[in-house]
Amino acid sequence: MKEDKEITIYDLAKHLKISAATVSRSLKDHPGISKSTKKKVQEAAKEMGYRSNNFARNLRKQKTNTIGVIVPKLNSYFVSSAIAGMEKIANENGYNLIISQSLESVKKEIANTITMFNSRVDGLLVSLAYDTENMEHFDVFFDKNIPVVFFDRVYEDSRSLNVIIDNYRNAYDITKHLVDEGCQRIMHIAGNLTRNVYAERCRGYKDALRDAGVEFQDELLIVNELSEEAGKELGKKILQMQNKPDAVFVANDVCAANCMQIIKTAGYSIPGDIAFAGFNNDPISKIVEPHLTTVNYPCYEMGEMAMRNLIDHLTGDGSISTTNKIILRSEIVVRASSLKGKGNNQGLHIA
Amino acid sequence: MKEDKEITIYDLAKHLKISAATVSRSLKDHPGISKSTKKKVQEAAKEMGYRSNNFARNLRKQKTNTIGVIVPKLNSYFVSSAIAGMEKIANENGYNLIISQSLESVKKEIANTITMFNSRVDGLLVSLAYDTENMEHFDVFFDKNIPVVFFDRVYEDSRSLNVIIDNYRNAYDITKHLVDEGCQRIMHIAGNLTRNVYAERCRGYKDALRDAGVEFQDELLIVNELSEEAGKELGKKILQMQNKPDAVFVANDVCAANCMQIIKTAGYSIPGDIAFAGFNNDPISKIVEPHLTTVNYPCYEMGEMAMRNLIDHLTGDGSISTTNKIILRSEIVVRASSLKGKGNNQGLHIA
DNA sequence: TTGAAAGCGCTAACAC
DNA sequence: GTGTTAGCGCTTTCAA
Repeated sequence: MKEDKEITIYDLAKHLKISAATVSRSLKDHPGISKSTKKKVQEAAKEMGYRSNNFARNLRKQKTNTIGVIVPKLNSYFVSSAIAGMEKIANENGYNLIISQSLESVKKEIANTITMFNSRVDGLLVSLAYDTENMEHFDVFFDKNIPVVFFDRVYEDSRSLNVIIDNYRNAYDITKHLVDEGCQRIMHIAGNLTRNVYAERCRGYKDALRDAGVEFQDELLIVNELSEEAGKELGKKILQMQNKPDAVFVANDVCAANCMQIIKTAGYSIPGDIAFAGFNNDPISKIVEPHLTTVNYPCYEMGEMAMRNLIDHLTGDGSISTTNKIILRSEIVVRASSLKGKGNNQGLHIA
Repeated sequence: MKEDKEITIYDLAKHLKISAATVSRSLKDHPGISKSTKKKVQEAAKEMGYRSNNFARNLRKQKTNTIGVIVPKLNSYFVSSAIAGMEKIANENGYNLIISQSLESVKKEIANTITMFNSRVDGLLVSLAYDTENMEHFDVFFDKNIPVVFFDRVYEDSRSLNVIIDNYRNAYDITKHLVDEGCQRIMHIAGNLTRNVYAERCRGYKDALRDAGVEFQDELLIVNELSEEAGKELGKKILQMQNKPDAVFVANDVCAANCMQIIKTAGYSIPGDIAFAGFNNDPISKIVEPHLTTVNYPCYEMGEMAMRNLIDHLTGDGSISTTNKIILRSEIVVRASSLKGKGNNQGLHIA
């Protein structure tokens, strides 16, 4: 029970008058050590307050049991949910998580990548920063065959696994839904179009318009940061438009909800004057009034899935080289913000 | 540029025909190594693709440059914001973060504590699980003088630093504000009362009532999980009360907002029939209608502050034994949900 | 079934 | 300014 100085396997060995090797093997439940010796060692370990030293172990084994996670920003509904899912799986499998945020800057993302690399993570889970355009900083991982799994904001690369949802399909469905509700001037608010998620959503939006015979208009496509503030700005901008849209499809709920507030405060009715749709199914979407039509994004499950696959790969149960892309089920959730009352909701799930 | 085998300082040493010690010192920018040697080493390191090995370093230095963080649940506005603040400071100071969640269960909290201990974290940051009542699992840290900083949900102990807000004062102010608005039957929804945060808020509520000459009534105090679902349950419960409250002060915004929805949907006016107040200044509080009166909780700053103090302690710049408690500024934010229109807002900040 | 010994990569006390 | 040397605590051949 003494806790003053760190107990090592040598202390145990000396105490029990056996070798350190035997202690090590007993502790690991190595076959080929007699039951009685194992028991003796394990008891002594407990009694003397022995704690295994991970560094010595890692140094020796060249393996860390640690997974690195790099996200754009920790404090968002999507990211915190995804990380919660990851932590659960990692924890269940005896892996530690080291987490860092790029704060949406490539520069910091690169720095974090290096830190992770030096920390010798066994694998890496990444959702890219807003402005990352070049992937060279992951090459060191690929070169060393350290598995990298991208989720949500991904990079198409044969050397890594991507875990995503069908952004294109969901955006297509939402846009089609708005058209079906009678909207013709549908605005789309996207994030940086070099990021897959926003590019795909935008493509879905455009294709749905095309298929519905609605002409795409450049002035109805806006790119912003999708933040609270951006939502408010957007609201003001819409109020200033002489030829207002009759629907707004925003690539995330936070931005949509904040925009709605401005529009409502100015006296416009939603969805009467302008219908709204968002993306993510953030809790905020069920609080804002009218409740926001959105896409139910399985954040937590995505975190679980990404981590599970990474660990399976690490333990040899699966291979990232065989699976290259995992697409999670997600679907649109129609709520009042987009229902113009034509009773025409195409059998979609109403929540 | 070769990435096949790990380059060590010995490889560099051999390549440059100097000793490993000199390489090590050059890399650390040790004073007492000639500029030219340093430069030579650093260039060679870059060229040969050298990466420092943290395990060897940690093993040698008996220090990990890693901080452990244990939180109840990663996916909440408060926690994710706090962690974002922590990560920022840790990152700036060259520390890694390993994060785990107790999922509100002591049992998992204890397991996580052990993992952190075995991972030899330099320090620990903890916000306690919902049902933690016994602190023995932190004794190993105290015994080894590994600093533990509690934040938000804390444990009063002379051996650790607590970073908190003045929950009592804020709750007192909110309750007084409700009384000033003319409310007399003020309900309070608390979390587990063995947790300091909820106990203090409850105490503030009771004292404010007492000071205002309003009698405390047991039936108006409810303890629940403060979740979305709990908010909805609460709403239903209130609807069933024959003698309804004229105000509801909930210990968190998520629960409050969800409760409000139910109440509103049933046709009651807020704040006309029932005023509402929450706690945290969650983004949801500015979206729900009417906007929710709440307490502006500096989540991000709390994370920064907790981490900064822990690191200062680690580097000897400050001492946890001298500072035992840090109370961050927080204040109530009055919004429409509690303004009964008596124009009596006591000079409080209106947002 | 166990032990001896080497070494993972790095740092720091001590030399010179 | 730089080199020598001895570990940090553990795992794992190889040998017995």
